[in-house]
Amino acid sequence: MPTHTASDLTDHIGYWLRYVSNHVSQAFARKVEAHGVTVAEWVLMRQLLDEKALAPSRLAERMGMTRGAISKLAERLIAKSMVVRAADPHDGRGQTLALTSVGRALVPELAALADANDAEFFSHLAAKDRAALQRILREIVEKRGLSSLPID
Amino acid sequence: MPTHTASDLTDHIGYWLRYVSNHVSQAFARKVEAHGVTVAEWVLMRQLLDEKALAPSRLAERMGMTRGAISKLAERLIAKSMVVRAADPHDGRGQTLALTSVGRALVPELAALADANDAEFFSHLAAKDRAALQRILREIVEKRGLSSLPID
DNA sequence: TATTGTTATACTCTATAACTATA
DNA sequence: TATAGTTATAGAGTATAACAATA
Repeated sequence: MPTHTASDLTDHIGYWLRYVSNHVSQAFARKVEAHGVTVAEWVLMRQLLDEKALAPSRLAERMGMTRGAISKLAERLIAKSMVVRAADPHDGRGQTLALTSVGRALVPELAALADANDAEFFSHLAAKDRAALQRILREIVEKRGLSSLPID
Repeated sequence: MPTHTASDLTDHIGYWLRYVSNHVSQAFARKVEAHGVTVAEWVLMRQLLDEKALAPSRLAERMGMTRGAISKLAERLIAKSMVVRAADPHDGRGQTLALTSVGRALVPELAALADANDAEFFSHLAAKDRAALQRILREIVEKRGLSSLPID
């Protein structure tokens, strides 16, 4: 019997996931920083592209973050003139976030960088593996119902 | 032609990778926090389990972090009495990091939590998919030579 | 009372850069 | 000069909790 029986760290899928994800995200961060935005900011902006305007709480749900975190993120994007905040006409408590024309114009450029980044890390995979990777990740999100991570 | 042609955010594997990885890591963070350690601290400790002692720069390479980051991480672990620092007898500049008996005893407990966390997120996958996921992630690390992310 | 947001506070994670002590 | 480490600084990313306004 060995002195310790800790399973090998590298047996954990979570370990590899974190390792690869960190590298991919950091590489992407370098690409977009020239445009003055961060990865999280990009994700928020991309969410807004499909909607005219969206409530912070809606964004929090979709992005799996707390409302406070979204507030802070939105704050930065507003300071950068990428996003505007407006009162919800139907609910006095509500606010809505929307892309400015500047922000909207930037999204395709950032999307191109995201494409490039994905290619950099995943294009060398066999097409089958690439498809499998995406399918499996989506499956985890669905089956595990990942979206309500924050307790808030 | 549509007004904008930004590819769908969810077409990016990097997006899903980050999404899932964040959830998995955060869930794991909650599990280990009762033991007073963080995810990054756990990874460092796990690295030390296989070695009697390791130089900070060696850890930096393996963990894909800068030496400064390792210093700070080690500092916290030392404060928690999980790790000890000693001078390298062969090189006056060198230091080595090693687990204390307390730290060593904790590793298996944390490993069990890592097992549980992995099970929580990946056990529902078909065995084939689980194996594929791990294989593909490792392949990305190998082929893309991920390990020298930090410029330093 | 419950909900929407914001703000205040606090940490971790990580980088970059400057600095110290050897080699 | 080059290398190993540390320290100082800074900012992103988040969370929790307290608070304000409205429902």
